[in-house]
Amino acid sequence: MGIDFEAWSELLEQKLARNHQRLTPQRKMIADVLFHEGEHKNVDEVHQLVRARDSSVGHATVYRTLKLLQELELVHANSMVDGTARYEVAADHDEHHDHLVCRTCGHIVEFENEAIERLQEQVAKAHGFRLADHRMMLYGECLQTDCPHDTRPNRKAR
Amino acid sequence: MGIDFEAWSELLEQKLARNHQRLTPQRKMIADVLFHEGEHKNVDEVHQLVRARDSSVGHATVYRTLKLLQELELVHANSMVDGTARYEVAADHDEHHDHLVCRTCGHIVEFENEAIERLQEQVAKAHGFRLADHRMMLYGECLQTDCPHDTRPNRKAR
DNA sequence: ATCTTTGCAAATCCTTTGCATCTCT
DNA sequence: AGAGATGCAAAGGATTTGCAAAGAT
Repeated sequence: MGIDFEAWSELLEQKLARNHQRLTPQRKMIADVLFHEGEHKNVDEVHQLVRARDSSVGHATVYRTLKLLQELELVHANSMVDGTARYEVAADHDEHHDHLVCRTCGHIVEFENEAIERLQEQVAKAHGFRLADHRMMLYGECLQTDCPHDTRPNRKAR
Repeated sequence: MGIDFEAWSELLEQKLARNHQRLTPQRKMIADVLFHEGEHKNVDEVHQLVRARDSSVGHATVYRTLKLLQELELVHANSMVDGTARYEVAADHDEHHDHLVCRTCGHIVEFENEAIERLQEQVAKAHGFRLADHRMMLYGECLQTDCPHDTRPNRKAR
């Protein structure tokens, strides 16, 4: 994507230091998991991956850390896939990418489209809004060779 | 919008009858509130409005009815504003309208934009998806005369 | 010493469910 | 009577919070 782990975790350390906060082992693990084990994971999934490394980490810590990372604008949350908050690493293209979700297998593709962005601006302006952000999800069926093998680790009827 | 209350509630009655279900006073009130007292209300807001007419209506009934209307495809839900499910009357333009939300006052504007829709189709196709649906929210500040007087009946820090 | 962070458990918020009661046919 | 609906209270799932213990500076 846009940023490498080194740069991103240094950013994290800096932002924490600025607020007299610490980059603890737990936080480091959570950040690492989020960055390396794949994005769009929810708290529970992150928690399980973290516990695989250190089973003593509590779920409140995962909640708190993910919320913290969000406040530091190092990750973004969205809850449009299955009702749980899912996180992704924030990068510079952040405000400008959207998601394509396969309803069968849960696979998520990110994309950017400048033409759509421009039209969004126009629409907002036409309605007297100053556009600050947006969220767009396209839902469908992906026609990948490995779909429809639903591999979502934590799906349930919704 | 697209449909008038007569047509819509007749549709409701028909769909219910088809499943041996009844258009009870509670359901009628809930449907009426949703249609006439403004859309994008969440369960709690609908419940309060209904209780203003009949204080004996329970919240489970509101939940059940809204879910029922959803299953009958007479309303659509989305939970992108504040985490609670918000409902709107389903009409024929349904799959083709999106929302502009003011972050200050919570005001929601609906809009349609065919050019964006076409681009969405293109994007999906380019990634090997068959597009079934989409959800798009634009967030900003509306510059209306009555903003920023936050009038959301049920807001809270999130 | 002081301030931050953690893990645990309890609390909260939104939503769903079980069940006895009530309503309509 | 029999099926569907309702209200209430209890149950659920996701997230947050209070607090005492642990860790860092």
